[in-house]
Amino acid sequence: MAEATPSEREGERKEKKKQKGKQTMSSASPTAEITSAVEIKQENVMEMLSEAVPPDGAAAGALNPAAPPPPPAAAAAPFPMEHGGEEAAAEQVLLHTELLARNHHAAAAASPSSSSSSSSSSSSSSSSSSSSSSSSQTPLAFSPDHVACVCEALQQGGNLDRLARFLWSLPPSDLLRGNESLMKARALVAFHQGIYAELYSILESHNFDSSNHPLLQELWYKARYTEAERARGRPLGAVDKYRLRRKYPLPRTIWDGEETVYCFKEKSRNALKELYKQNRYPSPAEKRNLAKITGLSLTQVSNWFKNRRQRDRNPSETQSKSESDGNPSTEDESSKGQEDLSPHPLSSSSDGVTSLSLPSHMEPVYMQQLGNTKIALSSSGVLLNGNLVPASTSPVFLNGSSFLQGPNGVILNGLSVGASQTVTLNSPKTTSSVVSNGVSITDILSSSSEDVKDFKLLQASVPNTAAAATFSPSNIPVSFPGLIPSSEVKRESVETVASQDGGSVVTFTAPVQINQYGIVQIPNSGTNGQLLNGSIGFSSLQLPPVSVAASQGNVSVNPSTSDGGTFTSDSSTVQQGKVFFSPLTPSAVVYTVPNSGQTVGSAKQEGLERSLVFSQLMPVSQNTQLNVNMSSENISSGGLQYLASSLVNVTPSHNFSLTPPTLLNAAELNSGISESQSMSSPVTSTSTVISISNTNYATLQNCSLITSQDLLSISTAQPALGEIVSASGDRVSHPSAQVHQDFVREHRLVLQAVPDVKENFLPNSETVAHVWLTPRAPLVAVRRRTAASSLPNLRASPSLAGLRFSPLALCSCRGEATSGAARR
DNA sequence: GGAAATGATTATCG
DNA sequence: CGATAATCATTTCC
Repeated sequence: MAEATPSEREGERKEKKKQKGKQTMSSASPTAEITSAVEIKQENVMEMLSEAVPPDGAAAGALNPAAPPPPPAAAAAPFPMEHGGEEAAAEQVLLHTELLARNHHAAAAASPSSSSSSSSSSSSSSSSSSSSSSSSQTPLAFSPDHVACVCEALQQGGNLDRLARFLWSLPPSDLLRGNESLMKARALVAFHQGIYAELYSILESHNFDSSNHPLLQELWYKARYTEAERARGRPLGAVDKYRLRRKYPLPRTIWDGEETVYCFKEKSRNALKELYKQNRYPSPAEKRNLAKITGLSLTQVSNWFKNRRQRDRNPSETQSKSESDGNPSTEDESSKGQEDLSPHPLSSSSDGVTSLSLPSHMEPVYMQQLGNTKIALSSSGVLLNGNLVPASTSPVFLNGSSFLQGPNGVILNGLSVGASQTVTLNSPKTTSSVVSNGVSITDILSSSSEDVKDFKLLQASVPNTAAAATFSPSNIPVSFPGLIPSSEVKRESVETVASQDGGSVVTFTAPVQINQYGIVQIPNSGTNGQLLNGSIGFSSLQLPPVSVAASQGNVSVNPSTSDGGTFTSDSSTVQQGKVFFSPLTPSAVVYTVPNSGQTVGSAKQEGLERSLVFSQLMPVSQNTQLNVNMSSENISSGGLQYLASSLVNVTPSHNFSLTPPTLLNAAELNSGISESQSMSSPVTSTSTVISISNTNYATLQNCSLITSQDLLSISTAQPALGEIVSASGDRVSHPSAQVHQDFVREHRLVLQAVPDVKENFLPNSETVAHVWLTPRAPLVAVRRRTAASSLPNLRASPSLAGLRFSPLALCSCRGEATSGAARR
């Protein structure tokens, strides 16, 4: 419906239907008796017109001699405009008889007094009739009501020829009276007779009731089409007709001026895209939910998905997408991601500040990307779970689609861009900037604690060169913290993470291994101990095989810096400067919705790879700070909330917070650490943006942004999937405080958030480590508990339906793009 | 006026 | 009833 299906459009549809479904329509024969014609739909009338009355009516003979003969009744002769003789009189008599019969009928049914009305009408009509027809028979004269009644009856009965004769028999005074039915009848007759100039004149000169608009509009356009076809000598195509419609807009007398909206509103489209990225086959419940959110009908939503899938399957037809790999969703997403982003490019200022402007319409936030994107590690980019776009220098991406650009920029959760918000990253001192994705943040901010998210992920970063300045080599930690203690990791199967909000808990069932021990250690003193460039690698992660075997993919990360550190991990292979992550097995992710306490069934994953790799850490340089400025105001819209939530992390008990040295002093660090240890919300007052929790997750958080809640959490350690356990469930808390501290201190990485809305996320030196999460791997899954969304790669279980995340919030956003705008 | 994007409809199949 | 394939219609861009 686009929001408003134009009547013209419907007219076209009907026309089409008539053509294709003529057989079915034939039931409503044009020859239907007049008495029963009252309820005949206008479209039927038109059908009758089109079928029984060739566009080039008999009367149009002069114009179009070749026109087929009119129906039998009209075949006799065109009706001259002048009032004729006997025939007219005869017609009138006939009509009068019919009219009387009808009136009688009506009177009987209606009211006893009808007789009087009929008598009065007949008397009143005497004057007019007498003046007109030559053979006027006074008794045959009609009152305006009678005339109108006869006209309607003939029109609805499809008796155009008789209608024409009737009109022809009427006295000019009646014709000029401007009666709606009469005018409409005249228009019909004019059309029938091919006297288009008169038709247009009639239509333009009288304000018709809206109830007659559809019919008259169709007459208007059909007349235009007919004229054009005659002029061109060939049938018109759909586009030709469209052009004629544009060329000859409907007069306001038969059109309310309401514009046609062909495309869905951008918000609706974004909501659809959002869900599509997550699930190409939404359940009926999801469709209904989406329909509600978007304001579209269920059919439209279904059609949209249908078309979308079809078009994704047949890239050749339309887009250039190549879906050869059979994992269309992936590509699709990636491609979409870019599309989506394209309009909202990030601009990096030379000064290192990157600003994102968020579209007002609120782009969907994609938490996970399915894409097949390859993981390329750029020297200094970080990707989390997404498609990424390599930043020129050292971008960090979280969650995919989004890209960061600009040197050293980091983007978290890129695709989604919050509406109208602008995120600015300032990295005053250095060029690098980090952006956390606007949308998410936004959402998060607005969102309440509800959401849950999951993730898996990874990562650790280590200081690198830049860090070096800050950190002397000597400082470099001996052990690498961060990672998950082996014990815990091994634990396996269930790990629970409780969200701070309390709401959600995410658990990953599958054991995750990070290295054997789950911890990546960087031996320091005794052993090899040096970090390579500060990069940390996790060894392979294992995800419980769910449905698909993950493709193997190793990701190697090359440390940008060539320091030489070494990292040891049992299983993981780390090479110098490179960290490899072994392929992960497929994992299943289960979500629970905190409140409901439900556990979602395992999701099915579309074959994605599930490995996580983190390569280089993010170097944190002292100086660099990234500021993300988000205006709190923007954040808000209710609708968005869920989205936001998705980002909210589930924070495990332990978080690391990394703050740029500059920001934090030792004391602060300590405090921050201590807090993190406390298991309480990761964020310290200092506002750490990103924390890496040792337990099993690395979380990136932005506490301050979200009302003191964490924005993002990236859990590193356990990429594996898990089951979601209730929050109460056992948590794995193992993280040693020490580790954290070590990690923090030693490496001092990272992301910092400014308590306010503005945050600094990552700082960092020029060489920023990258963290990549394989796009495919659902390592990081973020879920919004409120809306039930399915994870991208997963199909949500029906039970979740209610919970799925709905993009809807989007709907609430204000802008509506008109079709044109939306489209392109 | 062609091409492309996009929404809708129809036929068919499981 | 839902999915797919084919096709049509609308709209906009170039």
